Amino acid sequence: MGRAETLMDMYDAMLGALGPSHWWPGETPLEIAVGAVLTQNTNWKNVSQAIDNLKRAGLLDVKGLLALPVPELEEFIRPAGYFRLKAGRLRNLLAFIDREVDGDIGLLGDRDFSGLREALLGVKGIGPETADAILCYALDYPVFVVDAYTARMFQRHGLVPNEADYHELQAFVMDVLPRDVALFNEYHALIVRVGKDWCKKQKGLCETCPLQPFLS
DNA sequence: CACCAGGCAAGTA
DNA sequence: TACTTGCATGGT
Repeated sequence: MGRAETLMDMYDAMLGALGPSHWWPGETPLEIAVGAVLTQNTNWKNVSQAIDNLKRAGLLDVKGLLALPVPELEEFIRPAGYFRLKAGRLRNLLAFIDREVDGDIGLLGDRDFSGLREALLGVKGIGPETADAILCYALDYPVFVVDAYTARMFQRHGLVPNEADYHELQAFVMDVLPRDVALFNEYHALIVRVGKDWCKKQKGLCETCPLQPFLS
């Protein structure tokens, strides 16, 4: 059985067990991009509170957020943790959006993929996962987002070497599956959902995991 | 109590 | 280049 078939069988198993994910949680490209920064190494539940704070204050707006004094921004996003760090990272991203497309993040979707990805990676605080999450979930580029769960899952199933880096994990999927934004969107979402419920860092409840049949 | 959560950058040797 | 550490809150 080839890699593409295996990956699609795993996808079907997860989708069949859990149903569609409807990711990313977030109503606008900007909300998704902000969430992508805030969720770095952080539980989504905490991020959700931070985003609610910004929403209720009517601040989910590039220029509005940039005009906000940093200490106030920090208070709004405090529940998401690393709030000083993330206030800076958010401002770096917002300044980028303001500079490139005058604050209209949707316009980034017209850009050449590779150039835009490189530009995002040039923003301090935006690494490969955050860049790809923004590209896939906010801007609809067909890119597969890799995260800690992805590495853990593929490693535990013996599909990739334990030392595989971000790009290798991403290529493992993208080299063999059709470049379909809906597919990559759902695939990453399913991996996170399965990871959260069955594949914690230390404990794994493999007996009831939808991917249990795929364990060698 | 320990450990984890949808990372990333800076520091050290 | 290859590790290590700081960043911070909230939940299990």
